[in-house]
Amino acid sequence: MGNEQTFIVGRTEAELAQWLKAGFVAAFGEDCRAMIIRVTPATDPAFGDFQCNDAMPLAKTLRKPPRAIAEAAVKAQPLSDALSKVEVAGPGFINLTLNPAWLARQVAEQAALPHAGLPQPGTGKTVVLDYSSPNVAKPMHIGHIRSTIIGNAIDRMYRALGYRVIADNHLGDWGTQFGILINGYRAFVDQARLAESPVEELERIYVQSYAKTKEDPVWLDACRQELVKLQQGDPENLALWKRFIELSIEEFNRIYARLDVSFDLYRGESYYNDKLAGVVKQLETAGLAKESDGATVVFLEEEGLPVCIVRKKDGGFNYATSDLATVQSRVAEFNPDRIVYVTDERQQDHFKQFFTISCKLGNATHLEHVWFGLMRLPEGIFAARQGNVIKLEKLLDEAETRALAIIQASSPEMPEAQQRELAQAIGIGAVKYADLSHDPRTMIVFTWDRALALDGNSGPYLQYAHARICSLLDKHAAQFPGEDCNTADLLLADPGERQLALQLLQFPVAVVRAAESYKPSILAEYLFALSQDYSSFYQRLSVLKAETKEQRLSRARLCALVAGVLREGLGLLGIRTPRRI
RNA sequence: GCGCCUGUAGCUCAAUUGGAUAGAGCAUCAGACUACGAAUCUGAGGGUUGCAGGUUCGAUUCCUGCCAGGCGCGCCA
Repeated sequence: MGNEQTFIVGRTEAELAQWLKAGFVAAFGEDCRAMIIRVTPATDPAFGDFQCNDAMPLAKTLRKPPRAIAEAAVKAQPLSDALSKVEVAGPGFINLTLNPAWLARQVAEQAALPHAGLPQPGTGKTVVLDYSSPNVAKPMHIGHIRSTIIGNAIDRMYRALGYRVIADNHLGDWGTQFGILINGYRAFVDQARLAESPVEELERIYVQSYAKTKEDPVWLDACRQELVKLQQGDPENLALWKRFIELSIEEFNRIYARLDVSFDLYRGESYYNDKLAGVVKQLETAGLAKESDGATVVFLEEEGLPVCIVRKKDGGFNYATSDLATVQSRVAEFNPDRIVYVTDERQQDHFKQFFTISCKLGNATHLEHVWFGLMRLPEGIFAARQGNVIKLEKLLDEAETRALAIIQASSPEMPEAQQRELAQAIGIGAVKYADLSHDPRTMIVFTWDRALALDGNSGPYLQYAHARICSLLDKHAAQFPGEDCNTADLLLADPGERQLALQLLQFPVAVVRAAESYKPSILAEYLFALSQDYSSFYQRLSVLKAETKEQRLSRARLCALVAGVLREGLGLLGIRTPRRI
C-alpha cells in the first residue's frame, strides 16, 4: 500500500533514456534490451541538465569497471541531436547536456498540450475519494483541515490526470451519539442560540448531555431509549435527526465554499444502514465471522491484526461493518478502479482490518488509506474538554484579517471590496499552502505564524510571482502592441533562461508523482522551486529592455509559460491566482 | 507488553525512492529599490542526518540492535 515502486519520468527523460539504451545495446548486446535505463534531472547544474546512474549497478553483471561501461555505451553511437554534450564522470555517472534548440522545442511542445502538458493516465478509470468526513453536530476545528485540504488537492490532481473522480463526503451521521443528542436536545435546547449558531449549540447540548450520562444512570438509559426509537424509525426522532444533519451540512458548506472545496456526494454512514445485517451474514456464511463474548467478530491473527468486531453484544453494528457495506455499495454503483480514504494516522489499524476482510469477501477493487499526521498545539494534543480547540472558521477569519492588513498597507488606493476579495484569496491560499507544502505524514504543530506565513516558502510567495508576471505581460502588450510573444522562438542562451525551461519540463512529472504517492507536497515543492527560479531570473535579466526584439519576445514567452504552469499547478492545490495581489 | 509512525542547521521542513560537495524557508548578520511590482533578490555564518554496528563502488535512504517521542491495541467513530 502506498509504496508503488514505479519510476515516474517525463517525456524528455524517456526520450533521452531510449537513446542511451540504444548505446548500451550497441556496446553490450541484446541482453541489455531488458534492463532499466533511467534518466533523471541533474543533481547539480554543473554536471549538465540530466544524468543517468545505471552504468554502475551493471558492473556486477557485465563484470567490467562501471566507468568503462558508461564510456563504452556513450561512444557506441553518434551523439543524439537532442544533446550538445555527454560526459562520464566519477565512478560512472553519465551527464547529459541538452542542445538549447532541442530543449526549446520540448518546452514548446509541452506548452501546446492541455493542462500545461499533463499526461492522461486516468482516462477510462474511476476513483472514489472519501475525504473530509466531519461529524454531524460538531463544529469543524483545525483538526479537520488536513483531510479536507489534502483530500481536495488529490481530487483536483486526479481529475486533471483524466480520472473520473467521485468525491464523497462520508459524514459521521449515525451512531450512539444521536441518542445522547436527542435526549439532551429536548431538555437543554436554547432556541435563540440554535438560531444564532446551530452547530455550536448542538455541540453544547451534546457535551452537557454526555456529561450527565456519566453521573445519572436514569439519564443514560433514557438516551439509549431515544437511540432505539431513532433506529426503529420513530417519526419525531427521525425528524430531529434529519434536522441536525441539515443544520450541520449548511454550516460545513459555508466553510467548504470559503475553501473552494466541493463534493459529488454527501453520503453519510446512515446511507448504508440497511446493508449492515447483510454484511455480517455474508461474513458468517463465508466462515470469517465467529461469535465471541456475545459479539460477532473476525479474527485476523494471521495478518497480525487485532480482532475486528462487526456486531456488538447489544446487536448494534459498528465502524468496520459500515465501511465494509460502503465498499460493496460503491463497487456496485461506480465500479471504481480505486477507492481512496483520507483520514488521520490513528485509523491505520482499522483500515488494514477492513481492507483485509473486504478482500477475503472477494472485493477486488484496490483500496488505499492515505493517512496524515495529527495536528497538534505546542502545548499538546487538541482536546475539547481542555477548551483548546481552534475552530476552523476562526482560523480562516484570522487568515483573511492578516492578509487584509498587508493589502491595505501596500495598496491603499484599491477599492475595499477588491481588497477583501484579495484578502480571501491570499489568506486562504496561505493556510492551504502551509499544510500542502508538508509531507502529509508529518505531524504538524500548529502555530498561527506558521499557518499564516505570508513570505518565504508560502502561498503568497507563489501568488506574488504569478501576479508579477501578469503585470509584466500587461506592460509588454501595452508597449509593444501587435507583438505576440506566445509564438516566439525560445532562445535559451542564459543559464537563467535555461533553468526556467528545464524546470517547466518537470511540471507533469511533479503532478504525476504527487498524485501517485498522494503527496500534494511534491507539487507544492516543485511550484516553489519554479517560482524561485523565476524570481532569480526576473531580478537579473530584463524582459522589456532586452537587447534584441527576439530576446525580449523569447523572455516574455518564457514568463507567460511560467505563469501558465503556476496557474495550473496552484489550481491543482486549490489555491487561487489573482492577476494582481 | 505488542504493532504502526517519526527522529536531518537554533526553529519549520526537503533530499527525484541507493548517487556526486545533505538543500530550502524562518531567524541572525552584510548588501541591492528616483522600481519590467522589495510580499522580492544577492551573499555570509550555521550539520558527527538520535546512537552503535552491518550490507557495497557509494547509505539521510536498506538490514539489525539500542535511545527518545507520537499514535493505536475487544464492543466509540
